[in-house]
Amino acid sequence: MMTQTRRHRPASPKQASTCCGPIDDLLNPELFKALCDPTRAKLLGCLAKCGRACSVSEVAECCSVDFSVVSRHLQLLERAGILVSSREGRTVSYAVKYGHLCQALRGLADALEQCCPADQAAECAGGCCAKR
Amino acid sequence: MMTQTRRHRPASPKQASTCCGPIDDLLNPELFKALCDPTRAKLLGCLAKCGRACSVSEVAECCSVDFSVVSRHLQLLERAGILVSSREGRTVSYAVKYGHLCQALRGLADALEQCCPADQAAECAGGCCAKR
DNA sequence: GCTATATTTGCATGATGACGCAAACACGCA
DNA sequence: TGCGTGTTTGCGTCATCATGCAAATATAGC
Repeated sequence: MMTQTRRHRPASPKQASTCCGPIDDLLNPELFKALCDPTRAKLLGCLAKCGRACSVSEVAECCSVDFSVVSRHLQLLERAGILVSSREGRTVSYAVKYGHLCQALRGLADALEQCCPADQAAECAGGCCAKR
Repeated sequence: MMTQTRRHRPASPKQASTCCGPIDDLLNPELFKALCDPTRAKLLGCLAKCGRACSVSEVAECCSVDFSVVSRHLQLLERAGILVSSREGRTVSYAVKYGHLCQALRGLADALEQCCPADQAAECAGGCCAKR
């Protein structure tokens, strides 16, 4: 399997499929599977805005779905590496792994930018250090 | 509906659910729904690495699924704002909207960082200008 | 118009997933 | 040990979705 470099670009999608770059690992369906459900997105949003570890009961209050459903969603988000759980007595709390999630998102953006042809690079660059 | 600021943080997830911040729009399930399928992820990866507009037939060669399936996946990715299509004669080509996708990903990362409590900010910051 | 090529659409099927309810489990406390 | 609270798990159901095949559509060239 070839490795893609900025200079060496595959001529066709077929060739690209045998040419592995950083984007292949970062375009991880498991992560996005966790984010693609509206209920989970809402739960994650509430947890993120809250900025601290919250118990399952607390989180369930921000959503109209059943308690058990919330529990399952939080488990799934944890398995995806988005949340981390901690237990204290009978209470289980979940907190956002900000760092991990930010890195995954920025990593993918960076990898895309690497692939982006020069003539479109301007619109792609979003970082504060983006070159004009 | 209240607007979240860095200073004013919701005390509970329930309160957070009535408190809208930038993360609410950026945590868009539609975008992630498009990225959560392994076949679509592969197609997008190939298109991205290729760095140019590719016809449906070309893209189909990098994947073992049926032709019609590829066509449908590409349509879905376009509706999600990830690809853009152009027609030339009987050939339809799709290209990655690098800029749009990068902005969506970085925007979400930035919004998460905004939510991230100060004591975790270091691990969250991933930009080249990140403050230590 | 006719034909070949490129793509899309209709339809059936099998798999996956979200959901609610009830039961089970874990733990603190009397 | 028994009870109450917080959470997880088992299970059935309904909806969504990925897939392949066949038919339909669009377009270029004869």
